[in-house]
Amino acid sequence: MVTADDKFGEYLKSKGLKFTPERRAILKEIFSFHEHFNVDQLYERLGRRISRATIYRTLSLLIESKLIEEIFRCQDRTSYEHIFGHPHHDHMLCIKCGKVIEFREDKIEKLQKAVCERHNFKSVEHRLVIKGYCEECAKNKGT
Amino acid sequence: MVTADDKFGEYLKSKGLKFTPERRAILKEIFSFHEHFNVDQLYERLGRRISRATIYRTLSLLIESKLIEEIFRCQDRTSYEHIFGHPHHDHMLCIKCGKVIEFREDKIEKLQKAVCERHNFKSVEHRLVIKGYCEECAKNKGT
DNA sequence: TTGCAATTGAGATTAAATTATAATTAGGAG
DNA sequence: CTCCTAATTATAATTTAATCTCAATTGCAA
Repeated sequence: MVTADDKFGEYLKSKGLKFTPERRAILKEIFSFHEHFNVDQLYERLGRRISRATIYRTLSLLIESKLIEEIFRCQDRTSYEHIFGHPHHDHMLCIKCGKVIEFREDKIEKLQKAVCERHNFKSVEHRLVIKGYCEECAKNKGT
Repeated sequence: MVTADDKFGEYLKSKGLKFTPERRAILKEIFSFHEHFNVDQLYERLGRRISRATIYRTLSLLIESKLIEEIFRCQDRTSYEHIFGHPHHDHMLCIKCGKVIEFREDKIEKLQKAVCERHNFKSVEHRLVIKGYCEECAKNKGT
């Protein structure tokens, strides 16, 4: 069974890059929880021991190697999530409490594919984000 | 027939704000062409006579009043388009030449609506962006 | 073990977007 | 039409995520 570690290691080797302790720690931390995260949260979770510069640089590599993906920007921050071992899905984002709801709708995927074919467009990635109010916040909207 | 001018004027009045020459000029410029635009392009189109600060502030008002919308960020810049008089549509973005292709797929819209209902999520806006290579750039990929 | 290119952290830098401020102005009241 | 005042403007300063610089350090292949 191929692990995220294996995949990243292989990617690094293929590019002549090193699997440093910092990169290992970042990768391990990201794959140790399931929520979405931004750079600041990751910096805190890592005990502020690894510089932001290194985190930014490592995230770029993780995106390159298809282990994680940017999902959206919220309040000027980029959010990421790991995609290794997770099938593609889309997101609903509550603009009040920040909650993220994931969903998968195969029919939408298929329709997107059809649209691309119709326009001879070679899709590399696609992202659907629905912003609004989650059930909880919609209820408490008046308060 | 209600024009964009009318709608913006009404919005401003309802908020006790003024319809200044700068705001008129920005609105007129935006609705005088059909492509997507970012702040810099707008600043240039306006002959650099209106400060960026004013442009940013006016764009916020135009978004508030539902005359324009942010569509995506590309190379650290936010792109906008006018939506008044245009039915909702989604976008394909060529990551090589920057071309934008608009498309509308009612079935996708309906499926999104169904997903929101299933999660009791009150949608305010949604955005689907497909990034990849346009027909032209896909052909010339090797060169 | 050695050598060197890759990597790191700290701090400087960049650039989009926002904000503070003082002068100016739109537009309603009279 | 004139007056008055809160809103608006431009300029310049500020904020802040992200990137870059560089000297010191280190992974790793030979």
